[in-house]
Amino acid sequence: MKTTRNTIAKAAILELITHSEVALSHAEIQKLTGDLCDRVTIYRVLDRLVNEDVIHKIATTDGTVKYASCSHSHENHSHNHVHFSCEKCKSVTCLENVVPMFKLPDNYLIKGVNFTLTGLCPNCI
Amino acid sequence: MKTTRNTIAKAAILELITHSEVALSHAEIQKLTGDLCDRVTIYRVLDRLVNEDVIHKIATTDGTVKYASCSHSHENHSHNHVHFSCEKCKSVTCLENVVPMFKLPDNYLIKGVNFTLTGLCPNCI
DNA sequence: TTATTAAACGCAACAATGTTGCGTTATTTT
DNA sequence: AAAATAACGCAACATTGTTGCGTTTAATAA
Ligand SMILES: [Mn+2]
Ligand SMILES: [Mn+2]
Ligand SMILES: [Zn+2]
Ligand SMILES: [Zn+2]
Repeated sequence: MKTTRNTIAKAAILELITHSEVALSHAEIQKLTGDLCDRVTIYRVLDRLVNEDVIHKIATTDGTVKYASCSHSHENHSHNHVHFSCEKCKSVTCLENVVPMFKLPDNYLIKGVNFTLTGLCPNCI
Repeated sequence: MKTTRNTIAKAAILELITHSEVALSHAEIQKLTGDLCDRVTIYRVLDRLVNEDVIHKIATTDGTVKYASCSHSHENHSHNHVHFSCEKCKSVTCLENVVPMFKLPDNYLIKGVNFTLTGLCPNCI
């Protein structure tokens, strides 16, 4: 099997994401990390962290892709909560206690969910 | 006020989307329309159709953006249903009768929703 | 029907985002 | 310390989306 290694870039990027109140985009991470590592490395680190289920990827309707960490415990956690994307301040936040209920036809196999709401956040309302 | 005009490009693109079983991406529409119009025109037509609420935009977690029409009646309809993105055949479909229930803190103003599930569709399961 | 108006267009140029290949570096294991 | 290879930097490329501007054309008024 292929093992995963702990590098300084990976540690720094994960640190950034976990300590951020809002979800971060690749561009924001690049700006925050400065010349820590290459653009491509950031993409690869993000992919790795997503695959390791340490962070999750959020796609908003306006096309932006952001990344956030899971604050909850690692036991049987799922990323099926709602995300809110503010039109004004452009912030994307996890609403970890807002979990939608729905009934899917049983001939589908769900592997991942992406619930994103757009509008105005409490700060911008 | 600025009025909207009916052009051949707009009519053809809407025709494509409404008659498609699955949601279509910009690239797919471009391939299907051939040299009907410019790349940029497709973007502008799609934006117009979304603003007119005739079609809706779907952003999947893998980064692809697709467009679909509303089959339901035009009276008080909303686009708050679930979309399914198949990992294998890459198809994106509207599940118009799957509408999630959730309770959002009241200090948010919702203007749009984007619910996307990822996994295997009935054809690929 | 013809003239007017501005929405929509084509084209070119640009920006942002994401991907791939390859030789090099550095983490982990032996 | 040496070996194996995951991860890296760099360059080059691909895809996606945006903007400006002069031209075309659909809608409306004359
Ligand atoms: Mn989240
Ligand atoms: Mn839909
Ligand atoms: Zn806000
Ligand atoms: Zn499928």
